[in-house]
Amino acid sequence: MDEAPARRITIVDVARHAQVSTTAVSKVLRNAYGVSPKMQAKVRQAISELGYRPNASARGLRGRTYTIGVMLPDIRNPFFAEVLDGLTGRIAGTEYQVLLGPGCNGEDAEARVIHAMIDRGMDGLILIAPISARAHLERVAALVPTVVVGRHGHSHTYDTVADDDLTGAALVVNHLADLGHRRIAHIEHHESTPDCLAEMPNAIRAEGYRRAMRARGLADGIDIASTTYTQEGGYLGAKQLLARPVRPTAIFAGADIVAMGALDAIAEAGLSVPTDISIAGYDNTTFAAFRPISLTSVDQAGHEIGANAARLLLDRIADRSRPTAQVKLSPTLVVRRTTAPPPA
Amino acid sequence: MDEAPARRITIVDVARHAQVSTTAVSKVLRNAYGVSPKMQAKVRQAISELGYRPNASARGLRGRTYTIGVMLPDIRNPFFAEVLDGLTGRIAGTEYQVLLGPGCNGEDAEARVIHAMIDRGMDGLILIAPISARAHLERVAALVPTVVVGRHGHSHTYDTVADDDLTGAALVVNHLADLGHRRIAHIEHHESTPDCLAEMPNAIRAEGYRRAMRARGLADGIDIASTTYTQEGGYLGAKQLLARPVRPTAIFAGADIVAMGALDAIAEAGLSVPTDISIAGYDNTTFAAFRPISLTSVDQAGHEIGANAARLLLDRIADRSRPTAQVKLSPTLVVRRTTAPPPA
DNA sequence: AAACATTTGGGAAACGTTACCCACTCCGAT
DNA sequence: ATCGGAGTGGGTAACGTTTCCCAAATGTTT
Repeated sequence: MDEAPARRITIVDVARHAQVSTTAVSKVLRNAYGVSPKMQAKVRQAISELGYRPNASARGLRGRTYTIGVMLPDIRNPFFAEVLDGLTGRIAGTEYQVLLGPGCNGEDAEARVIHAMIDRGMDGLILIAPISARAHLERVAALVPTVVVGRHGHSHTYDTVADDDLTGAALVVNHLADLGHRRIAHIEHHESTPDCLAEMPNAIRAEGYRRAMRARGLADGIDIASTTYTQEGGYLGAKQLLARPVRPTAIFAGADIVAMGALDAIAEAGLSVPTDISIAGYDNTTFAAFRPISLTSVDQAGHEIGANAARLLLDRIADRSRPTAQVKLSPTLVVRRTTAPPPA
Repeated sequence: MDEAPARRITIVDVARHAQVSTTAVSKVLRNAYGVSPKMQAKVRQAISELGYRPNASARGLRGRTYTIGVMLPDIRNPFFAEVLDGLTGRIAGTEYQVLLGPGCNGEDAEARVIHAMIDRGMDGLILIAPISARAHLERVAALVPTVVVGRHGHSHTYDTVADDDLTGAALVVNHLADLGHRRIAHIEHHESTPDCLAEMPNAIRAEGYRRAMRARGLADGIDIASTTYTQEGGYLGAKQLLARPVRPTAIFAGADIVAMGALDAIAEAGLSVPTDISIAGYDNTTFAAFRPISLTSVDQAGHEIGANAARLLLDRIADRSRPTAQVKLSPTLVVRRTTAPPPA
């Protein structure tokens, strides 16, 4: 009749079993100062004999929960998977556990997830490409150590990791211009929240595109379709661009997913890539690399971004008063089969 | 000089501000029985004036954390994104928050994530396509309400939601046979953990394939390449199949991601789809629907699966002694451009 | 041998919430 | 009048840890 409700083993059970105080067990758990090797051994043995696991809620009430929260805006974007890999790789082996706050569309949902994580006593937060107003991010970071990924701009309360989107956009423009293109259009993500406009990667990419075009003397070829960073947005943006009196000979999509939609629209228009029109994306996701697509794309080194974010967060948890850091990583261009010289 | 360390508002602050007891506040928070409308109003006002948010750790210590943990094995598989959408859609609007336990490769990593969620006092767990031994799942479910998604087989401790993979495989085989194919090969995921073999969807799909082939009198055409459910696995599996003395005229890939890899190998062999060879996948992911690919695939209704899992979990949290349920959803076939009659 | 520092172990009070109980008021029914 | 029950509100002890202290034991210097 072991119908007992199977109470979970607590630190008290361990202490009793090892014939020491709960304080001693706690110290061993945290390898705190002031425990003899003998005590260590005794307690560790009791822990493993009983299969004890500390209760995170109880720990959280007194201090840390050993949990890091990651806000992930779009689980479908394979680029974020890349970032996540880098991130978890860096956290694995530490005493921390990563938990993800999923899918938020819109600023309200994002705020809800972030606060849910704070409520749950997360020791640190990594916010991937948040759309919240900057002031809100500052407020969050004042509450809990925070690293913001993918937003440009300098803060004194949180660390940032971002790709150098200005350079990335220039890589694409220069590549296309070198191939002989002059009318290179761009599909951008339209920013709905103006107060963080200058910080968003999409805005920077668009700006980088404009600057690079002008630098190459192609100011006349500047042509921007303003939609969103989604497949749908790419489809609509490309449709719009293809309807121009003089059609662009190349499209720089602000994200791979946008390029996917654009490819769709191009096929629908009966044009072929890259013979009739070249297209390039941004993010170098798995699907850009996928052979039937073979999309020319900018590689952001998502893995590195994630690893850096994790490192910064661990550092900040260790020392909250450390001055903030801004890591900017250089992208590279991966040329594949969707870009070629323009039709003669 | 507001350099105060900004202590978080607690239930005590709310009680003091509303001039009531903490018990009363707690009751309002949980809409417990025995609070007058006047009390309700008073407390709610105090809560919003102070911007109070309950501390989940403290709650967890006494009872529930209002958190549901979802174990997601592979963040890159867009099918899981679908499931997640259905799931969060069903949870949104309740008092619960969903947190994801990310990417685990291998049984050990999976167990680690699951236990991390239990340690953190999750009120319920949804395990998506777990690879753990059945006994382990039973042990987990004894500790916390659990729903297992994508595993077949009946349990008395956890609820299950799964697709009818037997039928799904038959749909593909019959479709291809109707088109005139006789040599229909299959790429399966090789099961490394034999103790749960019969429960895994991949095994069921392979079995469904065999049965359907025999049922159509195509037993001679049965040909299975055993790799893994990854793009790489699809590539290798297809390469293997294409090297056969008599080449199959159609390939049924056990998952869309496998079909992606297979398409790659087919292109590399200089064959074209569907003229030279037909190919079908399973899962109907976003990328199967993506026009340049247009993969014929089995739709599992991931959204429904997720929604059902969430519903079952909420029910079980409400009543842990309720008998377990097994939901089995019927898949449908989505015919696109990668399947056609075999070459003459 | 005395005085002092260092190491080692434990007692007890938090942390923020909930659950269990009990007390009080106000009814209507006896 | 008395009783019983329903409706409200609050006091208090948990929940499982950590942290702050203090005490005892041990070592080290005068």
